[in-house]
Amino acid sequence: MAPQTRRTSFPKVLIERDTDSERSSSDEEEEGEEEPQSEEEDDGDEEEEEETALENENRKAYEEASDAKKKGKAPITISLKKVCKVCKKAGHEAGFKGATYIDCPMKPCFLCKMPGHTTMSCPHRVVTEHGVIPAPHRDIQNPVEFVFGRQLKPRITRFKPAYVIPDQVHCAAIRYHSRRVTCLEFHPTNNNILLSGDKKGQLGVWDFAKVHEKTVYGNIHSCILNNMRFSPANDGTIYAASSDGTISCTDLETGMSSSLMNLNPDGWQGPSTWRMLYGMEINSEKCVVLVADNFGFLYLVDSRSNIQTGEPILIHKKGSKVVGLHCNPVQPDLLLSCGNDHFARMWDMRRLQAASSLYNLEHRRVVNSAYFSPLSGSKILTTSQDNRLRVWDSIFGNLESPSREIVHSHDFNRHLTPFRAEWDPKDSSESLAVVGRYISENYHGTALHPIDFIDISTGQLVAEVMDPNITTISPVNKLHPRDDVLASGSSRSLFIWRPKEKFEVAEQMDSRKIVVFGGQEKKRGGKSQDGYDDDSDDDTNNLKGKNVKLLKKSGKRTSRYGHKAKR
DNA sequence: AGCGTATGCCACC
DNA sequence: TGGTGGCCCTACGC
Repeated sequence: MAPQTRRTSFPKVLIERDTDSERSSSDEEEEGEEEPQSEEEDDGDEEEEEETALENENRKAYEEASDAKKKGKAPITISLKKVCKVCKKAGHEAGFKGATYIDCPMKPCFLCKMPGHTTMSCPHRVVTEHGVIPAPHRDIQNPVEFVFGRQLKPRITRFKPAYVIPDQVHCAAIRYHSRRVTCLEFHPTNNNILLSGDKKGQLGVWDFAKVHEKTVYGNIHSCILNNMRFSPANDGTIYAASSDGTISCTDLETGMSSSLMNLNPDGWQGPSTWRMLYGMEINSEKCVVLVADNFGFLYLVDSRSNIQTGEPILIHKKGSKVVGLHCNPVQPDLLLSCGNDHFARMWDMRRLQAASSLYNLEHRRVVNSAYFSPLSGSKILTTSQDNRLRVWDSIFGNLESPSREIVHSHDFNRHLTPFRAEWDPKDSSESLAVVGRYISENYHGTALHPIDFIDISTGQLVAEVMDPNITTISPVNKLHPRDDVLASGSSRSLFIWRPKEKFEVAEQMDSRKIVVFGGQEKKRGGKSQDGYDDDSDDDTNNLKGKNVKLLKKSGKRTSRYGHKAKR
């Protein structure tokens, strides 16, 4: 302790220090409180520099305090404690340590949202049967449902086909959007065309077989392009819904665009009146374009006459955003909507009116997307901001609660396009979905956000796709309707992934190797603190080789990059 | 390397 | 019930 005589002759300064700092010798203590304590011996240079800075700051504060004392002012307290940047409390720190993110222990788990543990020790992160919460499910059939069921069942295969995880996937990248990508759509007939919309309202057309061949239409919308759909009647025409309140109809060859609807004909009159269009869908049987706005209303437009049919219908909580619409592929009069009122709702288009929904599927947070399964239309998959994918195995069964909840990191961030889990339209068993992952993992020194392939019948993580060069999050993903191709929108960039052997033209261009992990074999969480297994000095090549080996050892042929894959 | 910023949901009053 | 401040692992540009 500093001598009392000296102490009393100086102003009273209270210094809070890091609790983990150690006092190295009593001699140093004699130097006075303004000298910072030495850190542990193995601390690096950076730490020392920080200490020096703190020392200077401290001394300056000390002098000021001294002056203040002379003028009779109150003593001051200087805190040298490192505080958690999340909860501002001392004793721990949150944030990236290298490529691993350390959660604040005071907050609920960032992954499953339950208190008492962090992401690192979350059971949903460690187990191989990845994050499934069983939900009760009863299969009730009434006579009408039986008829529907008989109509649909032949379209559902009883046995899951064996599909294959490719060892490697190649990736082609392009960046022409100046704002983040919001939606993607594959061309219905031309296998190499990908359409993309962005936050600025631009529409991109990319021929990814030629990689650098792209067109960007920038004058169709003035702000966020939220959803788009190809015209069922003409595959050279795309409809798009935007936050500027219009539906556009664009010819992809010429870029000529016409407006089907404008909800803000009088321009900007303030946020309470400005209507934005989010959800969009086309009922091909009825030739109707369906759109929904940010106030809970659904609009129908006849795509032949471009005339709005009927009045807007309140389909979600008044004033809430309706972000998704989907017509059942088998029975297009069945409509699924979802939005910010935490519900996905099923409707019969033949009797559409407020509060007349057939079913209301409750969620704990905003529902980013809700889709019928692509072939039979008998399952429902939703993505909610509570970090759970929800699956209803049969729309003819009990829809009171989901058949499964799959914990998966995809929650909300205002700077990211909302995540949407998408079906694989080629999977005849209707059990594979793709969804981007929010939280990163330390893949040998790099924090990466994989794109996850999840078997929604078991909740199992089947494959994860990532590239050491792509460090951004990929919230927007779409699987090709016919080919073994995955498209991703990540920040302002677009990526096309396909199995190595299938990458022909692009390989000589701007292509990259990436790795695909088999979900089962990954060791993490419990193994070591950095969330990865212990050979952390491996480089990317080793990483790749290792996982290929693991995949083969497992003999598991569960993933798919399309049922067409032959190996 | 470090800061500013674009921005949406939600809790809180 | 409406307005508002605060964030939870962003991404990019200066």
